[in-house]
This record gives sequence, structure tokens and C-alpha cells, in this order.
Amino acid sequence: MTGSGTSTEQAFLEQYDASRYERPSVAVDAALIAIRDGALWTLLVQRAEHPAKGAWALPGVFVGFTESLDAAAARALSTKAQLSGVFIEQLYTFGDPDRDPRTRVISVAYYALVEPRALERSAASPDTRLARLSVPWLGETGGPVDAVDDDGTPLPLAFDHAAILGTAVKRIRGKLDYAPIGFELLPPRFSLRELRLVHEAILGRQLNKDSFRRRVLDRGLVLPIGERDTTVGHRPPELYRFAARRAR
Amino acid sequence: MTGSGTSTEQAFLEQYDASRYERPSVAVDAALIAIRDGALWTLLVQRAEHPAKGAWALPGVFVGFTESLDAAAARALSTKAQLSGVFIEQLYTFGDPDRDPRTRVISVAYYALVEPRALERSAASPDTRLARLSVPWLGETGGPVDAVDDDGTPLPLAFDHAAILGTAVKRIRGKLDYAPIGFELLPPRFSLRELRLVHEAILGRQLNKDSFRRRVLDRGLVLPIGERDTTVGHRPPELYRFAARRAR
DNA sequence: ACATCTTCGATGCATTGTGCATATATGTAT
DNA sequence: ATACATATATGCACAATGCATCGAAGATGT
Repeated sequence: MTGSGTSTEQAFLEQYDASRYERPSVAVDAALIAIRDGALWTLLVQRAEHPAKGAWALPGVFVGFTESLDAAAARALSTKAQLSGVFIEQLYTFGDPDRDPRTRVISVAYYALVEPRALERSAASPDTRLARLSVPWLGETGGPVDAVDDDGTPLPLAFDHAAILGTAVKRIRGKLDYAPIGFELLPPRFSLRELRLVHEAILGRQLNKDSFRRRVLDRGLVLPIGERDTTVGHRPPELYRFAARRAR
Repeated sequence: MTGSGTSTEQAFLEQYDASRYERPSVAVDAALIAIRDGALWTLLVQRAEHPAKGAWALPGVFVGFTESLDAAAARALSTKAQLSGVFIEQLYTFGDPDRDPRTRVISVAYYALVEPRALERSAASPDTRLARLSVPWLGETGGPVDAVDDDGTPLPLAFDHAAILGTAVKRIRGKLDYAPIGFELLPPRFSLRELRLVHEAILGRQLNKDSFRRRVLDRGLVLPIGERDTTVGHRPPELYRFAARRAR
């Protein structure tokens, strides 16, 4: 039945052995997204070792042998960014054989939505930095994005992390149409203007003020809490809270 | 600098060694989706070996060490279903540590849209079968789906493949709202009724006939080719072709 | 005190997309 | 010839949206 050296068996073994016995490494990388000053920001970690030494990378870890992917992503956030309890979701898996020069590393990318203050706190150590994202495409075209330091200097990104960040931006833009995102990016109390600015930063374009107000209110996504923000320098806006936490 | 046995280094090594030296296997599994008789169908392969011997599985292969994920998915389609040149896209990565009883196997799942005739041809061998999908949830709720044989008998699915298929259905339903899917599931010439039945099968609900016609025509997604289908047993409908191939 | 500026929040109107009903057209089946 | 099924076009009601207008409510400058 088996053992006779036919050419079909040879072909089978050639193909099967290569994939079975030389296993790729599997990592998770997390694109942490926050919104501040009308722009998208992410958290980057400077690489201390080769390859891409000195370049800036997404926080990531290798997946433990008995660890789920979600748990590995949570561990990356907790060990590399001192963050926990944030919205996080699997994004896409990047598996170009040449994406890491050391060896074959397949990266299961995640994205997380974080309040800007929490992200600022996690960028305390000197090898981590908040970077502003510069998205060179409109809508959901897709493609890599650039990272720029607080003072405007570009931050070179390691591996294919520019593509990972671009995929995250594309995903978030797409989800905004039907999912109540933005909820994870704001404090518990916010004005409709703040919510709209979050949406505009994500989409990279301006939105109609009145349509946005009507849509959000008519759909019952937010509820007024009966207070106003008296710190704004103009007519104080009503403050709202999210009606129901979804998407988690 | 290094080598002094501090507890932090111990903790670091414990965490790093486990993930680095005992690597998970990485596979791709493909959910092939076709539409026939107003229902969703997929191609399943009966497992000849343990584990889950006799159960039905998605066509899949282990990822070669120097092989990209997309190439592995194409190889799964070509070697297990004799299919090539179809629309295929990465879906989600399933990494539950216990999803495969043999060892840790992380599966990068893909979904593909196939014309029903092509899928029928690929289900020729006795260990492959076309299965009808029974989706027990509405809209984009999500969750596992069941597979039923041609004659109505349920087909037990191996591993977490019911969840993979459910994720594929959910993804396709979501994409239908804004992407010109359905184009990969129909022959080059089709009537608006056939296109609508494809959409209804994907969404699992009926659509308004006139709204569908207007929307498709107004958006210029399809173009009349000036011929009619005279084989239908009623007034012959105009035949259309897709205006532009997108989504690939 | 007063004008000016900014944003808030409400209202009206035109446009567009959609669900639904109606009417006619054009084939097959009996 | 008649019934039946679907195609195709049109009209109407309703909802969502973009856009413009208007008054309200705060801060700031003179």
C-alpha cells in the first residue's frame, strides 16, 4: 500500500515535509490607535536589537505554544504598553516569507482603540513613543501609512508595520459606517462635537454637522446626561454618554 | 550586561523560550462558497486519518516554510479542489490552542467565491462532497453554521470548521452591502433575477425586486448585452454582464 | 454696556434611495 | 383562447441626507 517509490509519492513527500517539519514562528503585533488633536496616533517601540535596530515597531510578542492568539495580543498590550481592558480585535495576518530577515515570522496583527490619555501614559518609557499617522490615501483605498513624531520628524517603521497600520486604518474607516466605534476613543462624557471630530479624524474628511447630529441622536446611540461643558469658550454644549456598549 | 541570573531575566526567559523554541504549526483552510438553488454550498473533504477521521473538513494545507499565505491558499485550492483563478481573500486566523488535538495548529482561513459549476466539477472524487450550508442566525450576527449533504443528511464538521464557515458567511454578507460580490458566483451572462437570487441566498432573506433592479442599474454595476434568455418558460429577461471587475 | 465671535441646537427644503402598488409586456403551458 | 409567470416601467409615500437659515448662549475685546 505504501512504501513503493512512485513519483506521485515523491512529489507528495517533497511538498509535505517542507511544510510540516520546518515551522514558521508566529507573532502578534498590535496597532494601538488613539485620536488627539484631530489626528490618528499610535504607539511605537524602538527596536533595541537587529534586525531593523533603531527602527520603530508595533508592540508585539511571539505566540506561546499553549497561548491563544487573543491572549498573546493582550500580553503584548500589557507587557509593551502597560494597557489592559481596551477594545482589541484581530485585524489580518501578514505572512510574506521575507517580511522578517531573521527567519520566517508570520504576524497575526491586531488593532486596538484606546483613549488618548491612556496611550500617553503608556508612552512614558524612552524607547516608546506616540506617533501621528499620516494617511496618504482617501476612503478605503488602503496602503501603507507613515508615522511622524510629535515634533514632525518621520519615524522609520520596521518590517511591514507601515502596511499593518494602513490595514488598521482601512478597517476602522470601514467599521465606522455601521459599528459604534469612537466609543472606545472618548472619555465617558463627551459633546457631539467631540464625537464628530473623532469620526472626522478616522475618516480623514469633514462631516456634515447637522446630519451627524441627527443620525447619532435618531439612532439612539448616545443619551444626554443633563449637563453641559462650561469650559469651552463658547456656548456650552450638552454632554452625552453612549447608550449601550456594543462591539466587544 | 547579560548573564546575571536576576528574577526578571528568569521571567523573561520563561516567557520567551516557550514561544520561541516550540513553534506552532501553521495551516491554511479555504471556505469555498458557491450558490445554487437559492442556497449556499461549500466543498468539504472527508478526513482519511485521525484526528476527526471520517469527519468533513475544509480543504487545507500546511504552510510551507518559504511559502506565502496566499500561495498556500492557492495550493490548497489547486491540490484539494482542482480549482485555480477564483476570487480568494484572507478571512480570519483561528488560533485556539485546543482546536486541533494533535498539536498546536494555527489556521489562517481564506474564503473563495466560485461558480457552482466549477465547484461541482471539483467535487468529483469520492472523498469530496458539496454541502449545503444551513445558517442558524440572521444578518451579521455570526456563529457556526451547519453543513448538510445533498440528500439532507448532516455532515459532521472537523475541528472548528463550522466556525470558519460561519465567519465566511458573515464576511460575505457584510461585503455585499458595498462591494460588487456576486460577480464571481455567476456566469458571464446573467439576468437580474439570477443576480438577485444570489444576493438573497447570501443574505438569507428576500429583497425587494424593484429596488434591487433600480439600484443595480442606477449604479451602473451591470450593463445589458442586448440579448435575452429564451430558455426560462416565461417572458425572456434581458441578459447583463458586469460593468467592471473590481474586488481582486 | 455693547458689539463681535464662536459654537450650539433647531427648523425648513431639495434631493436621493427605498418599499410598495399598479399597469402593461411577453413568453410558456394547457 | 386562456391562464399563468415573470419582465419592465411608472407613480407615490416615506426616510435619510446635504445644505441653508435662524436664534441661543457662552467668551472676549473695546
